Amino acid sequence: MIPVEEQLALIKRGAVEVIEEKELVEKIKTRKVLRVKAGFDPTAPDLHLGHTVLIHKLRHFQELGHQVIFLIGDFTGMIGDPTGKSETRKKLTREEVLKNAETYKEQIFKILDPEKTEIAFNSSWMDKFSAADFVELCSKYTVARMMERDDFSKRWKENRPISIHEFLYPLVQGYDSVALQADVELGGTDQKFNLLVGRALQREYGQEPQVILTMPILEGLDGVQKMSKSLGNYIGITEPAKDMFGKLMSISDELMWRYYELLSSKSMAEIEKMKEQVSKGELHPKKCKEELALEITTRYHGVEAARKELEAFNLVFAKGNIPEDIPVFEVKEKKTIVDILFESGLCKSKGEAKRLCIQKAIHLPERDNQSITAIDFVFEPGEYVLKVGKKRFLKVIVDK
RNA sequence: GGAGGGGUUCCCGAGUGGCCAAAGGGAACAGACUGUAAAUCUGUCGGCGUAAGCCUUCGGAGGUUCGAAUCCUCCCCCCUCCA
Repeated sequence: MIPVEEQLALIKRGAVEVIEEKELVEKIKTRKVLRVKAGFDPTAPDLHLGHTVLIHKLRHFQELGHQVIFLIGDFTGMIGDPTGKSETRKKLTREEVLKNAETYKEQIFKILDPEKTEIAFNSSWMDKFSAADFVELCSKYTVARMMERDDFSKRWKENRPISIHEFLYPLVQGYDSVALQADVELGGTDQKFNLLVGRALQREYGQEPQVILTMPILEGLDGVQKMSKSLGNYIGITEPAKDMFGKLMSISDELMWRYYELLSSKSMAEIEKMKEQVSKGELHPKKCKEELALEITTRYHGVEAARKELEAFNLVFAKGNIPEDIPVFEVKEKKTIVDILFESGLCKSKGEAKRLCIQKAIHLPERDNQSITAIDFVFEPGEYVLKVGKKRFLKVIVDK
């Protein structure tokens, strides 16, 4: 049995807040298997590294012997977590939900232990909820307390609309904890309010309130906004090793430390040490980034694939080699460089292709890296590798 | 139900008859510098065209005009206040 102190340390690693820590300690001391819940969006089964912050934390609980409940909010998805957009969303069909659940499984079991993971859908109890049940649920919480939610109070002050149904989201999410008899619920810091409602409702329904654990929101590749698919600043966990590695290498140094803190399994002491060495100039930040990219890519693709990408990355970008698998475009008749760039799909329009030529972005790395600047340039028969900008490549095969 | 304010190019946002493919900012892309980092500087940033120019775009449909993102009519959508 691991000492309580150690268990607590693992749970608290990287966490922003534990409410209440005392209660958590008590729960741990009972030695019972805790039911640890975290909710996910049913419409977006593509997990990215931002989600893994939470999933790794779930994993920590499993390592301590607890049961994880991966809750798919297929009912709450219909309401949509309040953002000021008042429309309710279409309910997904049963098939869609199940399909997304399958996708989730494939992804989360790269991190979680299936033996200790239960997948739940909140529609399974919410669909049976009667209007009377709903009235009862609503009676358990007050408008004043609801208005404590930052998002609501802000909109209220600014005279912006708040739809009634938006109140239902925190209520239903909270009720999920009642239905699941959750001991612990995890969520991003942005979920704090909803998580707290869960505690309040559990009390109302005569249960011991869950402990809540909030995790930081991971910034996306831009380093500013949160990682999300719709912002396009994400690294998906099913992405090919190459893309994953490349994207990690493109983050800023500042962001790299953040990723270390939230995604690496290195201890904070090790991370602090690296940081110090970098600031003293003893360690090149690029080395640190490579290590980070290697660690994360290894997690999803294995050591071998990750090592290969590290090597390939340095060959291509540090030494200027040509990557192995680049798209090929065959030219049967006379075509100008602009036509080739456009028709191969490398450029969205001929205008873009022309601009790139004029901007000296088209190079022939095999031929002293000379650039093609004439927009009406035509290749002699043969094979050519084109480098467009920094990262786009194309192999052109000219027949005659 | 009444009064008012809006819908502009990827996003924000200026423009209120021609000089508007539409200011400015952001994002993005390219070049320089580098470590495919950041910062900075430079350039590009609807489509076709070597170009002149042509075509498409300012919520939708019509209309006025030599000419409309800008004016008129109808419609759709969003927001605020009053009830």
